[in-house]
Amino acid sequence: MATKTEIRRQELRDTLIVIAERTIATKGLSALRARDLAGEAGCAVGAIYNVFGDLTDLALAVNARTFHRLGADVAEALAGAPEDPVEQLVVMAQAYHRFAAENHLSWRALFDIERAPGEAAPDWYLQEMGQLFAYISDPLAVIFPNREAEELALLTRALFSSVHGIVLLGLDEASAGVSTENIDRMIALVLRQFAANPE
Amino acid sequence: MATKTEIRRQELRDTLIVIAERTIATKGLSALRARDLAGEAGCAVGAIYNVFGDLTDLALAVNARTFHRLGADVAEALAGAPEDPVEQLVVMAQAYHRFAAENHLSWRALFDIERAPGEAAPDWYLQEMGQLFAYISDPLAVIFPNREAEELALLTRALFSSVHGIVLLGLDEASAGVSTENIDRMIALVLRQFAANPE
DNA sequence: TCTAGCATTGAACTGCGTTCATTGAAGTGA
DNA sequence: TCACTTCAATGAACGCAGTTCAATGCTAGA
Repeated sequence: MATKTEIRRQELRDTLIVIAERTIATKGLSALRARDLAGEAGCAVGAIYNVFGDLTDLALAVNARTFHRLGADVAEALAGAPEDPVEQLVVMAQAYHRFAAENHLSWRALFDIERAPGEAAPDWYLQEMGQLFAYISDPLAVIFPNREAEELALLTRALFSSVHGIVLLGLDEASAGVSTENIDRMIALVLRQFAANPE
Repeated sequence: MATKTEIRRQELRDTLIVIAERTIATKGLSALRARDLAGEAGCAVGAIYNVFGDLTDLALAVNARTFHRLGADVAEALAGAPEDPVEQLVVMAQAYHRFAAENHLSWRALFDIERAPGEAAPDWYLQEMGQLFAYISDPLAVIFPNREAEELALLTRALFSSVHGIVLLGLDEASAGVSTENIDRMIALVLRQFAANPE
């Protein structure tokens, strides 16, 4: 029963996501406003709520796409990386940094939507995160062939979090003297030093 | 001219900070509401604006105190730490983790107030941050005696950011299986591995 | 074609931070 | 002590969000 109504709903859904994506990318998550959105989409404010539960749902739909683009960028970087597993980690981390810098507001929106306490992360989030972890885990297993799976999983998560922290605080204080090059240097320093002595 | 008025203003200031501190600690930054605050403090809503420019100013005053407590906790941990510089880093990082876990909402509020783009961080923030960096920098200089000052500064910032990232993402997904012990293990793994091969 | 039912609408509702005309108290000089 | 000036305190009102829902207008099946 793919009726006219359903098609229109789907089109409105897509339109809203595109507009919200542009708004978040250029003005940030906090600039996402129901009335502006309805104005740009040429629909009533109420129509938004026929298609999304609330504005947060819409923002999450945008986040899903952002996260997917991020994953694709990291995968592409990995595909073009050298054989050396340490360099693969560095290249991926710098691709993460590059994505965050070039899509700063969209990237921040990934983490600026607060879930209700206890609520699980959305499925697509866990999915994409798992993919990123897999990219990291493979070279790590080469670097540390003697570690157990559980410890490797912990290392994977720890390294991802470290790079995330370096990029997060680095971009936060981008005006206060932490240049793009220095962020890349910090990433390389931490990863190379980390993998220098695998035992 | 320390008049009655000024004394009352100062008392109201202190009262509001205490109430806001409790609200943020128990319900989070987003639960800070002008009317509730006025109700609890027994003053008019407008009175808040005689004493603070806006609610963000009040939240920043709370953040200053939170950050100070955090710095004191890390300093205390460092004072009780072993001689070994690597262990000093681990102990401090785990104290950071402990503070974040035990003061989760207050700690999150430190990073949840977004500055206008281009605006510099407040003075007390830079001050406390500098103090934390100094705590990290000292053991690092012992571990890496041959590195230049500029590189040590970068390493300091990188390690702080790494630990911050591990704690941030770890506590975020605290419900999703990252236990307190695992966060501590990740911190120790990264720091020990990082410092294992100083050259 | 007609009509029952459902999608769409946007004015209205709620709740927020913030303001400002009004009120009242504090400080001052006679 | 009292009258007067000045400025702090007040809280109703304002503007602006997200969200709702009674009224409206289409859609789809008979």
